[in-house]
Amino acid sequence: MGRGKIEIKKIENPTNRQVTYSKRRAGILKKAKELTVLCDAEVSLIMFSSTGKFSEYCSPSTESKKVFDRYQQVSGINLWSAQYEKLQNTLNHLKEINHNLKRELRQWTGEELEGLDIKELRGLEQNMDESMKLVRNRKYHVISTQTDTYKKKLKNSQETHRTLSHELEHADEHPVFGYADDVSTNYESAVALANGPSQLYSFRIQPSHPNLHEMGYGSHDLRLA
Amino acid sequence: MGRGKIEIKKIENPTNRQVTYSKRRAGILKKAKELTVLCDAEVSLIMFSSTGKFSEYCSPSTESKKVFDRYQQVSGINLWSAQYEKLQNTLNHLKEINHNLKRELRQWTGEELEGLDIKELRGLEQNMDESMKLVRNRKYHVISTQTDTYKKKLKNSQETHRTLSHELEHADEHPVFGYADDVSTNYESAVALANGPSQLYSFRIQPSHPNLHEMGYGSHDLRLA
DNA sequence: ACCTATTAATAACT
DNA sequence: TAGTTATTAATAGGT
Repeated sequence: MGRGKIEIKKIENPTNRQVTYSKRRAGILKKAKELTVLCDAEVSLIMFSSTGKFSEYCSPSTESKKVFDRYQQVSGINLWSAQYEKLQNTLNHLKEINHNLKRELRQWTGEELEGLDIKELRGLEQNMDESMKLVRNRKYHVISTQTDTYKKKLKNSQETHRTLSHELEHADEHPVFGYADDVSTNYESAVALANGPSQLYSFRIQPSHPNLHEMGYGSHDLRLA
Repeated sequence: MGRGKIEIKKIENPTNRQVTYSKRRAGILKKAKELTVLCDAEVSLIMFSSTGKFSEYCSPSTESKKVFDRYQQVSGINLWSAQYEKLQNTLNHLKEINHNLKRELRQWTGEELEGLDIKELRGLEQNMDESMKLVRNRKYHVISTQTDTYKKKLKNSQETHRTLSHELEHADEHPVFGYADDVSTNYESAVALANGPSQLYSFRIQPSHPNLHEMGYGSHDLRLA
């Protein structure tokens, strides 16, 4: 259908190739449109020229995506399932791990002991005992560290106080009002901190045994969806 | 291009429509092939007839999937990201939950106490104390239940024994050898079970404090990925 | 499915 | 890239 018959093989002249591509592209697009209208068909046509130029046609009232979905259904080819299934598997795996973690935690909080026999209960009890020791040790360590810190602060304050008092004795006229007062306030609070951990450490978070999802002892918020 | 010119609008006669679809489908497929060969283009053509019949053409050396991927790149339309992203989000969420659960568990097992201050440590300690009580109560409950069971078994055995002994006294000739022995064996083991929980319950699973991932107190395997 | 009159597409040229 | 036209190709309607 032209001034001469042509062989169906790659057109080597790039210019001719491009021209032919443009014309035939228009032709096939027209054909696609006609097909959808005449025959009430659903058509998706995607073309890339050898230079990478992209054209598409998609029957009205759909999108390419939907045609692809349908294509997928009919052809049985999974277009994106490779990635998708992998994710899905990972997800299920994570869910299982999660479930186990939660169950284990519930056992540690004494909420789900029904399924355990004596052997398991004894094991759990002993593990708790060991954990308790670790927690106590840690607590005492933190307390003593903090106490040391306060002692040092106290020492510093005392020294500062002494130095300042000494300076005050030898000072010229016009002492700054309130200056000594400030120092003594610091001094007192430092002493209080060093001597009185009792009220600091007597904090109790939950009146009754807390639910797993609300235990939050302190600022470590472990809210768990 | 036929015996008469036709209007481009839906062919109402279903038979005609189907015939025309077949003919034009062949035509457009041929055009698509010619385009790929002549112009070295990449083409994907998907068609569904009004009756749902599916045809496709895809340029050789590719698959529809690849064309779609390329289409996606060029058009900027994300074909499957909606689903994908949703999954990805769920996944990340689960991972976070998981991470938190693991941390919490490690705190319960005394493995990760460094980040906790005194307030939190005290809270944890008290929670552990409460859990411990729950576990102990449960343990005692299980023990007493089991003891009761053994007592009942013992009672039954005694009764059986008595009945059998009685029958034996009044029996005619030819007593069955070993019969009484069997009974006494059962009797003894029942007594042992009822009186001696000590060796039964002294089971110790791990010699030292167990790692979280290998604690497994008994058959409840909580291996965690 | 096949036939073929007729229209539509397009190759070569401008 | 766009227009022209001779020529081939596609196909509508009939068999």
